[in-house]
Amino acid sequence: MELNENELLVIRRNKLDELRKLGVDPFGQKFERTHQAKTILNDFDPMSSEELEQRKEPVAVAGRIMQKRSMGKASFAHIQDLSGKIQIYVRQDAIGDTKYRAFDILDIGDIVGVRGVVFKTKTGETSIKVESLEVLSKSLYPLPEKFHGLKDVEMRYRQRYVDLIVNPEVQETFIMRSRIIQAMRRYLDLHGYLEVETPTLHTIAGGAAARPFITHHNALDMQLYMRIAIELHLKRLIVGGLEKVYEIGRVYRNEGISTRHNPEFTMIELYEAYADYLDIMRLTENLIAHLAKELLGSTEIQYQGQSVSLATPWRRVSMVDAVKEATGVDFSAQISDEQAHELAKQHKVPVEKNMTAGHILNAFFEHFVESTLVQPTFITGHPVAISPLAKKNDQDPRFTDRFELFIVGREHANAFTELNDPIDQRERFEAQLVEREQGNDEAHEMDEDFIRALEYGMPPTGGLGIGIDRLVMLLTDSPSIRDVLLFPVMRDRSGE
RNA sequence: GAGCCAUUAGCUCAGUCGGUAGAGCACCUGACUUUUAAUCAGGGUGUCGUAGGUUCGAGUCCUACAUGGCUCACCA
Repeated sequence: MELNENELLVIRRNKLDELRKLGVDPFGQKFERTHQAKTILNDFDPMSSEELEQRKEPVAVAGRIMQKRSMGKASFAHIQDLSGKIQIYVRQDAIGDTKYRAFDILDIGDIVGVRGVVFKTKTGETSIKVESLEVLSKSLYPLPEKFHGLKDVEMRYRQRYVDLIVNPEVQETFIMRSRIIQAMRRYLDLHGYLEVETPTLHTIAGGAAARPFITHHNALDMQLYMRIAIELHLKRLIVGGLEKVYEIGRVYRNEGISTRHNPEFTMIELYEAYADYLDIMRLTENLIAHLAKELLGSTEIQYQGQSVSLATPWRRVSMVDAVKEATGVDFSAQISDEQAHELAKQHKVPVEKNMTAGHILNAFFEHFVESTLVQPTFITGHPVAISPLAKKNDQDPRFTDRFELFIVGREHANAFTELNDPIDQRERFEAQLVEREQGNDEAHEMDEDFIRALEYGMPPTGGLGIGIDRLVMLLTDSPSIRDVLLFPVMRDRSGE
């Protein structure tokens, strides 16, 4: 703890003792508040100085000292609570010599509760004339500078509490995140969907193509995986007759970290019996447009300088057509795997040896199309090879009844008509096992219990997954996923 | 995993050609009973990310490492 030698920290610890000598507990008790900073401003800003003088409106507020200006026997300070800041005016003759001395040695960052009356200063700022003051928590660590705030991104993420104290827009982002999820729940509950909770510890990491985190249960001496998707459990509930279910929850993928990826992230998955992917498409655009309208007041939004219109309906285009439009290559023709590899070579699309024509179509899409889809676009008709859980298209069994939603060049949702044929499902899993043997360690594992569930009979079902973090990024104009995660994953710095 | 960039006081940042560490805010001492980035007078508080190397001399040049950011890869 070499930091203890730092003069600034020593001074603050010394102040603890001085407060105690003055009979002031530096870590006080519960404080009964009558107002928040903002409610005082809302209620009393419209009143004149004279009116306030007459009313002598008593208030009690608490918050962190963010600025302090002492003029000897009187001081001004701004204290901050969740709602905002309010100025307090502290006079020695109002609170007494001892208390004033205690206030005098308080630092920026200390938390106080004050009681007093509302008044206006001569410059017209609605403030509190303090009659009594309590120290609720002495801070022992100095806050970042008042004017520039905290910029160091590493410290902002590692010590988010400091970021939240000094950067008001950070608080706003996370409050917005909460509201987005809240509004989403309300919307789905209103439309008759049942929120459920399923395990995050899985014996088989299924429902998506990703490397899982592996863990171990001691009492059962059993390997477990952190879930990479919610999908297979929710579909079991559809088999069970719950008909319209959703879960909002954390999933974990042992993959790289970037401005768009965090090892743990929040998804909503939703399943609706007797529906198909086209129903889900309408639900998806209506839901997201509703969120924008309700929370931002408009479907026209700005993301990192780009204008995005979330007004429905959204553009729909098949993956085959999107690739044809971008490259002239028509994957709707019967293309053998060898021909597909030849095309990839011609167009300089990086591919793996064992990829099929379906995989290569997807590679073309990702290479030439994905990043160009700024306005919301539903890409439909994914090849079977990359869609092991989706139902095949009736007309063309090479493709599935599936869509992915792209906005600002990023995938925001994935949905399909669920494969409910257990025999087909088994074959798909077996094809995945072949991929796995060929070295794709993200290929899906066999899940016998899931197949058995399908064998009991699952109605035709539409399913949806939305990455909540990316949606929050979009709606809060945040450039990095870390800006919408309170505590993003960071490398351990042991010794601190 | 690869490439590029960054790391200097509590915070935000300067630091020239390699010549012995700077500013603002914060903090400390004093003055001040309507200030508001309060003001006035005084005070610099530092393992220049870490470890080596080159050099008479390194914050500055070189190497490795650490942490972070961005881009790419993987993926959602």
